[in-house]
Amino acid sequence: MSEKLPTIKEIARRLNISISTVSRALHDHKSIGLGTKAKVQQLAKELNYEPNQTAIFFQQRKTFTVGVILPELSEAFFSSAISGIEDCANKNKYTVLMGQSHDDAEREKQLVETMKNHRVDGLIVSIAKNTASYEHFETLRKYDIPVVFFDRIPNMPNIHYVACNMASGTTQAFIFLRKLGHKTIGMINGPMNLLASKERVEGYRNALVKARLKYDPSLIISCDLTTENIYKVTEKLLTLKNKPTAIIAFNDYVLLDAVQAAKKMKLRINKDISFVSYANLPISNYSAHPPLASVEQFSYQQGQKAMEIMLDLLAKNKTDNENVTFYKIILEPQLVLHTKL
Amino acid sequence: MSEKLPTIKEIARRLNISISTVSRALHDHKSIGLGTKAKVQQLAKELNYEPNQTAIFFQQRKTFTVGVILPELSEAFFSSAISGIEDCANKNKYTVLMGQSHDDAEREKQLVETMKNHRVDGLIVSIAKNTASYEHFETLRKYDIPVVFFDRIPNMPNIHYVACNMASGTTQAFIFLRKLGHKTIGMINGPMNLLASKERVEGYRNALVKARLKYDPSLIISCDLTTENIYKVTEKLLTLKNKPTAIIAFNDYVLLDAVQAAKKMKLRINKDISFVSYANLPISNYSAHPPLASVEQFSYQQGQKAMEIMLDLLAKNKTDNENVTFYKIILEPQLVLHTKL
DNA sequence: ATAAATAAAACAAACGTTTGCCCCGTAATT
DNA sequence: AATTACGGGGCAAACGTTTGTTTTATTTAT
Repeated sequence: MSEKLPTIKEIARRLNISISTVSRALHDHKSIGLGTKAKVQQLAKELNYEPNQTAIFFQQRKTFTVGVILPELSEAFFSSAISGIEDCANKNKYTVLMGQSHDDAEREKQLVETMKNHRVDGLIVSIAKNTASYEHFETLRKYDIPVVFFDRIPNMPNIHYVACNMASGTTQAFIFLRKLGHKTIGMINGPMNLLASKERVEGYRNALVKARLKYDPSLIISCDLTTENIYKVTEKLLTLKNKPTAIIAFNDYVLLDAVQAAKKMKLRINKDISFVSYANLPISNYSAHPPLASVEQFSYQQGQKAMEIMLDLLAKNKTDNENVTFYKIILEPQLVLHTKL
Repeated sequence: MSEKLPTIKEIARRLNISISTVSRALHDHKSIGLGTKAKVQQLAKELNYEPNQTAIFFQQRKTFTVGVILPELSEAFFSSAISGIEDCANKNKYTVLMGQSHDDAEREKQLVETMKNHRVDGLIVSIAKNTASYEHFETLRKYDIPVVFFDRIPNMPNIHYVACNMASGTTQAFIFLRKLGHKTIGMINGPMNLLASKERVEGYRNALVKARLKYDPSLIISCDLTTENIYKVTEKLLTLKNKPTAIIAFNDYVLLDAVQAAKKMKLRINKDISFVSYANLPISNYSAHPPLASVEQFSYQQGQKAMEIMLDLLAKNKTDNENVTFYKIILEPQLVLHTKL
């Protein structure tokens, strides 16, 4: 089937006018007479003309597409974040090119490459948990492709990012547990290459200072977010001489496994050991053992904000005024108490 | 910053050879001498040359991009499916343009439009729960953009799709419950515009026939997948004179709400009322009241298969031999029993 | 009436590639 | 020695648009 798609050329031919006139007429350019404009626009409608975006992308050196690279869509946090990105993008005529790193640094690198080749206008990234080198991002600067990071922020200077203040969230969580009477509070932290992990430690220590407590480093253990490892560190925490009665888990997924580990040790959840975590995902509402509270990180908003920054960057880029100010947007998290259903 | 990106032209200029020679050299074309080839490839490497994909897309009338439209990424079923699509696409040098309909028919329509304009090579779609008219898909035929549907299949003739045999899955679930001693089995079904809903009814009735039981239509109620509605239909089912002792829920999300509704009625889960559902999502493993069993629908595989079909369609398209055979891939689902953790 | 200003539309280059066709020289065939 | 093959490479068109510059025709001002 597929009769050839109508082009601007075809319209010009039929109307016996020049291509440029058609182009300008369709763009409602002032230097085109009203009569011709009308004729052109009508014929365009009749023929069902639609501009060939690939030609425009090529000609304008702009694709109105932003790449999004994140670890795992199956994690509610990220699927929610990408919704925020997508909604904001669509409202502004942008489209989202999506890629999952599956928390693999190598794959992440390759995705950056692919997206660069596809000439995305910009890139929004939440890095893989084991991303250690950042050259692939550095490279993008040479290509003038702006990058905005969110949630999982690399340890790099001069980057744009939006994140949640995990220090503050952790302090809130700690204080909450103290009020409940917990004296010894453990923490299952994430990989230390993530800014968010460092901030958790910071928040934890801030809380200690506020409460005039001494710091016991053994109460904080990092994990690599795998189930086996979570079991291991949970057991380690729960067999400490200075054994915690409450644990702050890195997020709601880590919590799930930590709870299982505790149950395996015959501990009674919310009696022998209590939990608080981060993300406040919907699963918590249906979970057998929801945390007492969860630090809401506003994933949708983070995504949205990241896209807004991107739009701003892309707009500025045109004037190219060597803007050296970097966006560092820190959202304030919120501790959400989970009332038992 | 941004020194101009190197082009094939630039390479030609520096080497004082023609553009076409450079192009062919980079493609390892046989009609180029080994010496020139080597020179070209080396300089390309030195300059960090990368072909401008937008130019290629334009020139080749092909973008190596497939659009994916699905209802909700936050549903594990779909995020898993898109992983299957993405993995398969990436392996074949394709990229995924993503869009969520959020189960809104209007938005779905608009996404189709956007993707068409972006000149995606093909479209993989799982339709919104209330999509009733299909013109936007019909239109794509004129543009020679192949569409592959998965899981949520519209009621249209002559389409490609991959889905899971929900009839068979339902029969399995029914028989499983019968074996457990349940005599009266209810079903919370989905919107009837979905093929999958119809198939569930079919499977339910097949099971009845096998068990030589009479059909009581009041035991099957459709819901629109909203929480309120699920509560309503669950209550309706559980106040029937012919009250079911087991319910087959449309999927694991519906199950969550149905369970809450039952609890609200002071029924004891797995004693007064038992549940079976579909999808076999990970949440079930951590849920307070997991279903006795769940019909695994192999979402990842569905996505993967859909992409494979797409690749095949795109390959065939070149020879354009008016292929009128439509792919109808039916995966066999599998009832997964949930052992209590 | 002539020059100047304006409006309307045409011209043409450019964006970076790919690819069909043509050309030239040298080696192989008769 | 004349013809054919063929390896190696150049020319130029094409893909569909946008946009700076010119051209032409018309109106306004002097």
